[in-house]
Amino acid sequence: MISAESLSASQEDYLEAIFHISEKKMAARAKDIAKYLNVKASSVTGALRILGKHELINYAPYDLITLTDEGRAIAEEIVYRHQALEKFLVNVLGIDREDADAAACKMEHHVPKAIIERLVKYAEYVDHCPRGGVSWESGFGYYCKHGCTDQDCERCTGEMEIKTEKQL
Amino acid sequence: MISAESLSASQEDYLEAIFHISEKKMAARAKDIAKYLNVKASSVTGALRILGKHELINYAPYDLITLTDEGRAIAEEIVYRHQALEKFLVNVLGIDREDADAAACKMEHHVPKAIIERLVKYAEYVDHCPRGGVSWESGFGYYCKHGCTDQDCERCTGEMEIKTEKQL
DNA sequence: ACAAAAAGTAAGGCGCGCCTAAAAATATCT
DNA sequence: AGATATTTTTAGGCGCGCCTTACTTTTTGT
Repeated sequence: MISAESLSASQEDYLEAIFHISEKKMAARAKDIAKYLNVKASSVTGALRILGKHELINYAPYDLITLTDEGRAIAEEIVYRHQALEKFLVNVLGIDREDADAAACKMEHHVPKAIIERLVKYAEYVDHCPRGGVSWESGFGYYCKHGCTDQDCERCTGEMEIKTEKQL
Repeated sequence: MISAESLSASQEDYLEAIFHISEKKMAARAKDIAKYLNVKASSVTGALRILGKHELINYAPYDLITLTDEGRAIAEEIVYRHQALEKFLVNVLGIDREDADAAACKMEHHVPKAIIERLVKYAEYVDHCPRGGVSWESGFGYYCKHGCTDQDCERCTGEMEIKTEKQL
């Protein structure tokens, strides 16, 4: 029994790739995985053997590759993280979908579960109650482009910035 | 000339450690760095040689370790990313400072610059114009604990969730 | 000054994850 | 079926980043 925490980032990528490929083709081939991950086919074999050893995939040489129940559960968890991150980046921060996807790929292995959950809550809040939340559409996008245009805003005198102590 | 992008996560950690240690002691010793990064002193030597070769630190065997101007600039960029992330996690998402710091450590090497900048903007917006933004204090924290309590909220019938297509 | 302690360095090893080149298994075509 | 093309696996190598062990340099105490 392997917990999702003990997988390396690379192994998570393989699991995620297998999951996505399996959605469309019933089973994944090594070649597909290699193409999906921009990796050589020979690199895939080793990864598959490890995932097989952990019983996350059904793997036998020259045979079809499928996820075990446990593997699928973990893969879904990973995909969930990716989607949650991407959704947050797009809906809240206003990042382009394409950039958000790329960023999510980089980040997904390194954001603690607790943070993901909080961030889902936040996106949900923004999406659910637009009158209270700040999405890109409801104010933040405008602020991003034009800054604070509220004449009466008492903060506009004392600007706040994040600076390193010794920064010039 | 080395750009900040070409440094490995590990090298960034070393640079960051040297920066923080130098803030308090004028110069860093290998032992301090080892302790700071929970790494053996012998592992430090190799890293220092690489950073020295890239002219990010002034390094000579048995001598004091200081940052070059370029090294300091990059270190400040790294620290900035860490602080920006942490601030966002705390002020916007309401994560405990301690957890936020740990999370920032894990994430800081993997969040694209453009995302960091957007996220700084967002935190700034929330902090700057609390009447418009949603910080932990101004509504989101309450929502997190109690959910949407607006009786008239027309969204509360059609719940939205992030789900994998095949998820049970 | 000189032995003892502390700090730093060198050499060699290990795991991970990728690569290339070549061999083996499988699929396809006539 | 037999030749050919495709896919997969094996074998061996490389870089990174960490480790341990042993050695050298510097600092410290008397």
